[in-house]
Amino acid sequence: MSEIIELLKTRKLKATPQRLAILEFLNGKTHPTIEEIYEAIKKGFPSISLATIYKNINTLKEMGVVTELNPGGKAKYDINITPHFHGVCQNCGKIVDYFDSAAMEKCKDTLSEAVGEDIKGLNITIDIVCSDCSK
Amino acid sequence: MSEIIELLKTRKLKATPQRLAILEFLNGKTHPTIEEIYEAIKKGFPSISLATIYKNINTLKEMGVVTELNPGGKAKYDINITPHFHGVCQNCGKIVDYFDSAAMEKCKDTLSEAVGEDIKGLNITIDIVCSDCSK
DNA sequence: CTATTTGCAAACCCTTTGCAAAAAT
DNA sequence: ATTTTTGCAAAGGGTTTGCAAATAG
Repeated sequence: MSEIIELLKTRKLKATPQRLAILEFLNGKTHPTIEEIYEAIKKGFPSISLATIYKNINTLKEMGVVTELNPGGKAKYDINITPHFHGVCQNCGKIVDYFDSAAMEKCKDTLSEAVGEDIKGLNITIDIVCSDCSK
Repeated sequence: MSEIIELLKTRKLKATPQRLAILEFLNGKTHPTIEEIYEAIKKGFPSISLATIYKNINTLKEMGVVTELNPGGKAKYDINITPHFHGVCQNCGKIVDYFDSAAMEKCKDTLSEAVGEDIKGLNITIDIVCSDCSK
């Protein structure tokens, strides 16, 4: 987290309590929607507005601190820096992280060879039924 | 295409000229947005409404004939039945298809092993700079 | 003839914008 | 003191809905 505050400083962005609360909440790695962030932050800052969430998320996207995922057209936000891939539960829509970077590299190699082109980045999403839903 | 008309029949959906035109246009495999579909169909059906495009795309999604892609939060539609993966141009946003199913299988195996779970489906997107943009 | 579909307009999201007051550096 | 950020309300853009008229089966 503190490295993110450093990042804020170098970009001349102010470390407001609202912004820090959003970052802290995102760090919980729950891939929340805007609405979910809003509801969560409102507990500590009852007067916060949705516009503030949107503005912060947009600046964080521009900074590269946050990634937007759009499974099924619904925007969800991910603060992960570590390379990973996602599982989307076909039943409840939840996103699950998988951190096997060796597997990702292997896929990247396979795909590079297949397309014969330089791959700038790789997004892998697998359709799953999450452990909660398969009960 | 004719197998799709069969599919319409079995689902008791009517083969209206507008619907057929949309299917034919999607078959061009250009991953259009709703607006692009609308503009294209309007050439043949000047009085068609956007709502008709939306309604048709939604029923086609439910039928599984069409897949919705959301690169960067923009909905685009894909009629492909053949397994394939996508490249998204980081410069112009265009989607490129790659039909190497052997590579996809290989990735699927790699990932199955990594997650130790049953994978229902696999979505692979690679970030690229397309041939037009790299000129 | 009956059920679906179309096209229009209104309604409904979700997201962005403009601006004055508040807060951070 | 300067510049950014907040919070509000209004505006904007994309998508869905309700309904009467038209059309497919």
